[in-house]
Amino acid sequence: MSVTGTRPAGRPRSERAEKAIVDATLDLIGEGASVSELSIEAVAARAGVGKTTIYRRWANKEELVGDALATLKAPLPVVAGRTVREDLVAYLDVMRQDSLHVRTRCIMNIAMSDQERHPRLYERFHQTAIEPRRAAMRAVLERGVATGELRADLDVELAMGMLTGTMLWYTKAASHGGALPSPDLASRIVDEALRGFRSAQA
Amino acid sequence: MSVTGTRPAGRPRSERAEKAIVDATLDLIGEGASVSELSIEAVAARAGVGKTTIYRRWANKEELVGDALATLKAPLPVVAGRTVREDLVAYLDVMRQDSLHVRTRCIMNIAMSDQERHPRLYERFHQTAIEPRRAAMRAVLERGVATGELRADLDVELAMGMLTGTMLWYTKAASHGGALPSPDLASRIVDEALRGFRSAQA
DNA sequence: TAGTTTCGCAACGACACCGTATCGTATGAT
DNA sequence: ATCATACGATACGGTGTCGTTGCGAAACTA
Repeated sequence: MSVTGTRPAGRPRSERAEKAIVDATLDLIGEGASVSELSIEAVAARAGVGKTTIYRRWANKEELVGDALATLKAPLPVVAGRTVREDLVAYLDVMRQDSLHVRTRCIMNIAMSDQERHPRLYERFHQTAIEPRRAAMRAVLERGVATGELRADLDVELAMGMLTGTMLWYTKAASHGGALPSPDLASRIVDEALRGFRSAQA
Repeated sequence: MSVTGTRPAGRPRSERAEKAIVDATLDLIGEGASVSELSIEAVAARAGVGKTTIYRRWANKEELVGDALATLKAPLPVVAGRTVREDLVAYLDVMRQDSLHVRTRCIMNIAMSDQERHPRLYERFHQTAIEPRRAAMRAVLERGVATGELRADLDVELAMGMLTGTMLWYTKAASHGGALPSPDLASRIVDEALRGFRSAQA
């Protein structure tokens, strides 16, 4: 251990290997493997590393998955107070785009998976990857209610559930047969929903 | 083989065992096991039978799961032309109730699972358990459009996605923390959605 | 009764995976 | 150069599961 702040003697940890491990983990989950199903052997093989390399960094699978998922802080689009419609479309379209890429599809797969078997993992994931998105969407809807564009009696939680649930339905349950969600799906959902959300004056 | 139509000599197949096997399969899936994760060993243990008893009836796991899921033809409520709202609430409430029981929760779990690994199984399930429900809901919405209660330009597929997706969101993704969907969830969803679906004359 | 079929249980060889240990080689610092 | 640490590959004992086989007992027919 050097006292001058330089790196200790010995071979340094390979950042390439660490990234490959994290990527392999997310890929396998994005491809459909549940956390229970995911195996360290498969991650190691996919990443092109030895199992010991994984175990030198993470004590167990749950720790690895937790760290891998923590990298998924998908940046929310910057929507500095445009119209409610545009902001909702932007947020909802992030979900659609996530579904198109195997790595970010993890978000959807984990959100819809059984949380009972890995409650701590799920909670951590929920705080980092799901709640920020919901908070942003909620803020937009509440802004719409405050400005009078949306009904004063709008159930904001239900509205969010409708937007999110519909996109999930289309990207996950209704995607059998390999059909991709169309690029205008987010706007179609938002427009349909806003018909009921808007106040009579709008 | 007797020519008089009486049963052949030998111990008869146990219907109790067969039912126990099917029930165990549905229970394990309802509890969160994916088709991939499900093991014959676990089914046998849960059902209190020997593995050979399972293999005497089914060649492999996929065949067993297929037959087990085929028993899930949940009867649709008889809704002989009441109001669109009432009919939609009735159908949507079947989903909510399904989510409360471990055995019928299979429908939701399978519908939201990755279909790529078991395409034939999924397709068979889709035809027997999902499509009849969608057809019934579609008929109600189309009736509403035909009578003028709903907008002539209503996107019926999107409307269905909104109703179904929202209920799924609440019963599956939003159910972390053990919160049960409230008994009035179906009517709240339908009422919120109908605000936008209804035609201006309604 | 004998004969037949099914039952649950146990065992089997094969395979996959876990977490650990070992090893020769690679990659750095000194 | 030596020393230290990390690497991938391999092996290991253990666990779990698969699909199959064998067996004594159970449940039936004739």
